[in-house]
Amino acid sequence: MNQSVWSKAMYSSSSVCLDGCTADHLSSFQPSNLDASGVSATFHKDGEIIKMLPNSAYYSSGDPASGLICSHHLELSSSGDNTAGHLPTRRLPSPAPSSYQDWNLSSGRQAKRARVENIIKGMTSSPGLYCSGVTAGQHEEVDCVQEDETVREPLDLKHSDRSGSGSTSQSRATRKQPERQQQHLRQLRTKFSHMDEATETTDSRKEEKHPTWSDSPETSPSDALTDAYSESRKYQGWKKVKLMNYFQSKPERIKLMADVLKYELSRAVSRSVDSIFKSMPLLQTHDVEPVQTDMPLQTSTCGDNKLRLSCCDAVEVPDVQTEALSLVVQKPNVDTSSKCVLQSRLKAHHRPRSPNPFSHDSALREDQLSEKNHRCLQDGHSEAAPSKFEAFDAHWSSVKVRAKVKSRSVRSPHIHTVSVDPVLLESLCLPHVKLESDSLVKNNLYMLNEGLTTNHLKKAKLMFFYTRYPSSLVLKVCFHDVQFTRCITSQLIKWFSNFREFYYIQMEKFARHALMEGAADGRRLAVGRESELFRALNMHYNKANDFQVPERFLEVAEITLREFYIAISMGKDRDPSWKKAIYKVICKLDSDVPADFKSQHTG
DNA sequence: ACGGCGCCTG
DNA sequence: CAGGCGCCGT
Repeated sequence: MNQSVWSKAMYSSSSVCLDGCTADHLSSFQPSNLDASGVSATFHKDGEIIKMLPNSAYYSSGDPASGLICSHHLELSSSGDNTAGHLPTRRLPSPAPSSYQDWNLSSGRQAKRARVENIIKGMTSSPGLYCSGVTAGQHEEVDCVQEDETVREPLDLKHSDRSGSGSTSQSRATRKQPERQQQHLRQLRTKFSHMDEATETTDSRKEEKHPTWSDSPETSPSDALTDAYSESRKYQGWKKVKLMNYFQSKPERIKLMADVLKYELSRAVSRSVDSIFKSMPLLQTHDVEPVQTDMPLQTSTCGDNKLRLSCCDAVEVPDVQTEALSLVVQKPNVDTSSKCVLQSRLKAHHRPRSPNPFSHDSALREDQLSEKNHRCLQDGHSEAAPSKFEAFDAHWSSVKVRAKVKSRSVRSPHIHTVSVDPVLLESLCLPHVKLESDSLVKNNLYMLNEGLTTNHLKKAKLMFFYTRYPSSLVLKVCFHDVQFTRCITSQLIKWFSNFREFYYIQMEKFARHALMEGAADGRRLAVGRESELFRALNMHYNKANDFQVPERFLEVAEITLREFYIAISMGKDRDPSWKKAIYKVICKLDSDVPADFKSQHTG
């Protein structure tokens, strides 16, 4: 049993799932060995202190079949310090097998989910609930009972024994009751054999269906969900262990109970999270029919100030944010009134073709138009004899290989996704921000836009024609229909960073091409609407070609191109930071964003 | 420490 | 397009 039998450990901020650990390893787990933020944990294994970090996989290459005993869910309380610093610490390697990659793909969402779970746990339990934890050697019966009652109570009302009033405190006081323990174990068994899997979400399945060894039997998803508890045990190789032996000794039984209880807590928290996610039907349908579902929220927006539940009203957000509040722009009153008008028009919804390029209608047309335009552009230009630039373009592409990636992209409003209150997301982005339970409910009422959509992206691209370096204020003004959080702000800033990146790459590419062509004349450096450079930029920022690019952008593009041309021709590109001087020039050429961008709704 | 930016990578 | 990282200014 000394052989390392780690299969894998997934660790989020809220839980540690150790598959294939031996009981000895896990019994050495010290709940107190958690740092205050709950982002890492240490425990004792084979004489070493294993430090576990979030978003990492831990496992050894040992034989998966050997020594597999159980799977532990070690729920981490949020208090305690890492007190084991004096022992050698080893961070286990993470060779990232395929299963890990699969998990990692959704790690972002799981991390968010884990933080939600943390919040809920913070509401439903208090730190230090686990008292002596699962330290088997020190485990006493009383501890287990105590933990049992304390943990179950707030989370599982359905199955709790609530026959008598005040039984809760009473049961805590009543410590040594073996019969009670047995009864409880029976209840747990019954419970796990009747788990209602219908409420399970895909995510929670992923979380609870532990990554397994390759020799695990192939099981269909539905099969795997018939009994999550026993099934997961099967996955860990419980069949190979004499199950009955496990119940022979009392310490083992106690450990199993602790196991079961922690698992139950994990499930309960997971369900709580699910219920929160599911308790927002408006948010879920909001994506599909933005205009329609806005209406119930909007009905009294203009008439009654006290009932401002509009999802476009950023002014009436009192105290829903803690840290990011300073980022919320105070909108002028004019905005509110104009929004009422806009919303009224939206309610009427009788605009056959909206002039607003960010409207839902135009978004729907975008695909067709872009496809048509793309074909048109290709027909008009590319079908002719390949220009010299295209040859250069191919060369440039070979020089600057920038792999096209599958776009993770922003959530499309047409995709039915589980939506979260942006304020909640804010808290997810700021794990140290704890939301009170009542404010959590309040946040739902003041929910604005759930996040940035593809239409927001489209709008941002069009804004780029005016401003390459938008200030945070401009972003907030132009995207006032989203609840501004740090995450949203960062995302918008990142978008423009990406836009600039593409912009400058194109500039450098065309400047080098012009230089190679030996075109020192200014005419060739001119950027007109028919120029290759402009068409490349237009295809990127205005794919649907339904937006009239301002003339100023052409001027700025021309200046940029010349700056690049001059710099390259002067050999400044030998300096690694030669572009910075150009950036400094270009950033001063930003224009004001038209009022339409500030007043119109993106969605 | 934090935010913003640019570069690199996937 | 997003994440990570390093740099820089505040």
